[in-house]
Amino acid sequence: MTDRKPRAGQSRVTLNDVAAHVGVSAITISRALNKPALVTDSLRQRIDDAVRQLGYVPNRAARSLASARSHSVVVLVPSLSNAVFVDTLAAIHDTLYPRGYQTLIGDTRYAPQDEETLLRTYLEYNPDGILLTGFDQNDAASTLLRSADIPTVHMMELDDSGRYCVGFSQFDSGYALTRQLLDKGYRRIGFLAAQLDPRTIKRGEGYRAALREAGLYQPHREIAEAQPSSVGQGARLLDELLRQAPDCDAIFCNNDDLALGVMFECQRRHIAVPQQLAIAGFNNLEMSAWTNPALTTVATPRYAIGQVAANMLLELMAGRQPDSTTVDLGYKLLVRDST
Amino acid sequence: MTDRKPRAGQSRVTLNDVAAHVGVSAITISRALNKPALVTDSLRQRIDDAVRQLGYVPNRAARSLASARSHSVVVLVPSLSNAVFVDTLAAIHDTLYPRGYQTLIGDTRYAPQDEETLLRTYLEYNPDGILLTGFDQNDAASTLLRSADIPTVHMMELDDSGRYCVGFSQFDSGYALTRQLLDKGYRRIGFLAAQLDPRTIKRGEGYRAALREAGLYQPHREIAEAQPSSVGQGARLLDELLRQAPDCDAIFCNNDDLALGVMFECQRRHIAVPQQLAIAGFNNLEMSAWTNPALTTVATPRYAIGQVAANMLLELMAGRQPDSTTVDLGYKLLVRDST
DNA sequence: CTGTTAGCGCGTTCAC
DNA sequence: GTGAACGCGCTAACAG
Repeated sequence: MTDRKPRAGQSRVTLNDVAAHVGVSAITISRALNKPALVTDSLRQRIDDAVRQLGYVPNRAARSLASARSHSVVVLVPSLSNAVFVDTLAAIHDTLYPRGYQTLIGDTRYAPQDEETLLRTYLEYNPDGILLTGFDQNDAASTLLRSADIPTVHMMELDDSGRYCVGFSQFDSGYALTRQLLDKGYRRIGFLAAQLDPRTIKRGEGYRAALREAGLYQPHREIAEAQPSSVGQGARLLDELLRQAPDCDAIFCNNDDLALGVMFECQRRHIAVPQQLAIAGFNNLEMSAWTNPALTTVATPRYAIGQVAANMLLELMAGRQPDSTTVDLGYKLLVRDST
Repeated sequence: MTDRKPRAGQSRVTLNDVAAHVGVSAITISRALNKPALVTDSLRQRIDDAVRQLGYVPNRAARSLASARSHSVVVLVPSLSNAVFVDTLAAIHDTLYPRGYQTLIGDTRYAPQDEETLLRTYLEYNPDGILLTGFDQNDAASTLLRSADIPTVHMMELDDSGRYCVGFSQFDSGYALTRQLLDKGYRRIGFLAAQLDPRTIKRGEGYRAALREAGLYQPHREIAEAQPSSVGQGARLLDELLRQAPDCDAIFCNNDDLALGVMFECQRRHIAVPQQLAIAGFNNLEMSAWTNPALTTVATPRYAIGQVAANMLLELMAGRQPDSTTVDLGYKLLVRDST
């Protein structure tokens, strides 16, 4: 029956409508909803009823404007096609949502330029916190971040620059997996990488360091492909590698997708795994436990990374200092039948 | 130098700051940014410079409040671990971002209750449009949608209730794949499903219809598991199926994950594929072309669905009527060596 | 425990 | 082509 027609607006139910309905002031409704403890039980009951009855949905824009807090957290990951990041996102949501934060997901497609664009756009939402993957933001993005001055935690990698981060050492994990292959007696170990992001590159450095230490590093056993990683890519890269280094006795694939592609291609070529060629992957996809043979790989704590990073961010957003600026969650070698 | 300290606020650069810097009024800055044509070239140049120099980032909350348009679109998908939805999301972003819309992604985890919760939360952002997966919203969610009165397009499935939707017939695709197996001469065709979402169920109905038509339907060849689908689940379900129907000559797996698990398990059991047992999947994961044998499956137009749905939403948000309320994008049988 | 006042940053509306 | 006033819906700050 209200006649007021403010603008063309779709006249959503507002706090004032609820207030009028209940017969109290708007601020009381606001409090009942946000800090229920500050309101009488009976009043709160009536308010809750009215909210339900009227179908009131708070307006986040208004809340954000008035309170200078958006209750939103931006998370930028390089890919959604990679189970690693999907699991991390799930952990983040599981951690932040119960605390009243909405997660805004951005997929940078491994492109610093896209990351910058997304960041610029998402900053318009006034996020209370930001979760980033790695440290490879471009200059513009770094400037944006600095001047936005919003609590930020970096995931997946570690460094000692004082930035908050939760992850594990990519270098060490690459080194350890290579070391494991050496310990098993493999001497001509190849390395296959695609999608040359910073973490891939660091794992490659770990591989190189281990082989150099053993006096066994040979550049022609290494192939790095800038194209995205995929099973098909793994098959192609095996072909390429065997052309230039036919005598490899093991291959460290920078992730499980590639490793699976290599394994399937070996089946086609009747190369016995691991007898003629051992295969190791990275990241431990669910599937990797089920192939024949099961794939040796590195389990990375992606869910834990999301949890811990989100909790660290929660601390920062609350204005507290986390116990430590860097959290190393480690990794685990899963030695299975493919090596 | 400004002394005004309005509240505790972090004093971000605002339109007014830019205006002061350039020496014009705030509204002019606003126009220069949103409708550049309405402002002199030289002025616009100066404004752009100032914006860059000051690092001005628009405040979406304020814009949204003042204009009653949020330039945000909410997209709800049941899973991010499924390449299908990830590809659809990519298409949506590719379509909407250039048109000035930010995509807000929600993962419902195949749970209508979670979908309702997410919807409720995301409605607070005042989205200009909504993209949903399927039609299985629960009552509360449907009520929310109705009273929000926001343009909405449903993806993946088709119906004729008048709701806007873009997808393909799940029933038909399940029917067609089964029909194809029948045509190849298979007579004792099993069906494996996990994660019993509505689309899975409809494909199962297609399977049943085709077999009934041929007089070959036998309930004991069908296993439906409510747990999420995975490669490991495929291996387990094969075991279960072979117990109750050891003489199956083909299996229709409701998605490629399951099919891969079945294939790997067959390798372990030395069951020759397709000679002893044919395997078909659904959705065409990248990997499915590379296994041994390559997997017969159904290619679904997931990227196109995202594109077309986003474009339809764009029409609706612009206040126009799309040409048609329903768009059927079809599917394609990919018959490969596993059948 | 509840109400009053004021203002967050921007765009709409109507002037000029 | 540019500007002034006003208000979007909500909450901080202070009263009472």
